[in-house]
Amino acid sequence: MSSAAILTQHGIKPSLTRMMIYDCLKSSNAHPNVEDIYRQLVGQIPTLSKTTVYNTLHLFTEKQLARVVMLKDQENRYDLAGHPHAHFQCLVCHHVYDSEIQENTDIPSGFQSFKVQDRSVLYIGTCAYCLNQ
Amino acid sequence: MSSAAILTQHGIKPSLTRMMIYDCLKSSNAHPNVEDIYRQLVGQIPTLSKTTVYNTLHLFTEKQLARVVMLKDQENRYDLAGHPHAHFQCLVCHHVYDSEIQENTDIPSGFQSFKVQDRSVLYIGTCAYCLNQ
DNA sequence: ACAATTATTGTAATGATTACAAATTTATAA
DNA sequence: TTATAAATTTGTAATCATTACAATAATTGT
Repeated sequence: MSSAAILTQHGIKPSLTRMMIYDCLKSSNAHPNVEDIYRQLVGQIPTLSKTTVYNTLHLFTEKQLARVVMLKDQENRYDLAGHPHAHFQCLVCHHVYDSEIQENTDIPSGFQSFKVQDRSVLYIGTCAYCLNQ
Repeated sequence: MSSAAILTQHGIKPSLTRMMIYDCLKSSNAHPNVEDIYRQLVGQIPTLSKTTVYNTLHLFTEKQLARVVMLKDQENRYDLAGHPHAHFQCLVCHHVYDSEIQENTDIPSGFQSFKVQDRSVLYIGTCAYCLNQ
């Protein structure tokens, strides 16, 4: 499906800027932050403002098209929503790995009566590469 | 066990300030941030500096006595380590709930060869109270 | 007591994010 | 089309948590 159609489907008017930010998220699997996205696009959109990137990502997360990846970082990183996965952050090289999340949707006992809209699972440790250094 | 003994056990010299910050974390189940801790203690330790709170919490997490609770907030919140639990953050009232984590230690397939040192599980949605409003 | 190490403090800098108003673009109606 | 409104994008300035760093104070070992 086209990027425009996906934005429309989420109730977002598909302006060119928004489509390009969406495509940027789609093509990256590196959990880019605002700076990353801005730098990647400013060559093609010379008038791009970082505020626009912030606005757009807020809109995307509000409309559940993207989600914030919470890492042991000081800045927010972004992901396309839809295929929830767990993240592993290596304390040595700081690289972030993805893995399918087991659809073990057991909600912890304390949260049974709550309406769960999203879940974030982060593992922290040392990756295989750094273990062998 | 005394606070002093616990700090010592974690390789932390039990200064008065450190013990009080530890006690503060222990007595609170509200995942306090640096500001919270500072405000709670500055009445008793008038010379307390916020930098000391930062330093101490860094030390605690480095020595695995405390851990950072990652929430959809812009600031770090802290917890005593030891009894890992999942968190639920309500999007409406912003309250944070705890629940025992199921010791379902299945590591996602992609991370089998990694050394996992910590795990953070966060549910996001609407709590029972806000659902009934 | 003295020197060395460690702990604590205060100020200034950093850096991500937000607030907000101006400018631009797009949609709507006369 | 032209005018008017609405939505989008932009730029600057402010906010706020965190960090850097040097100075001070306290503690430890000799």
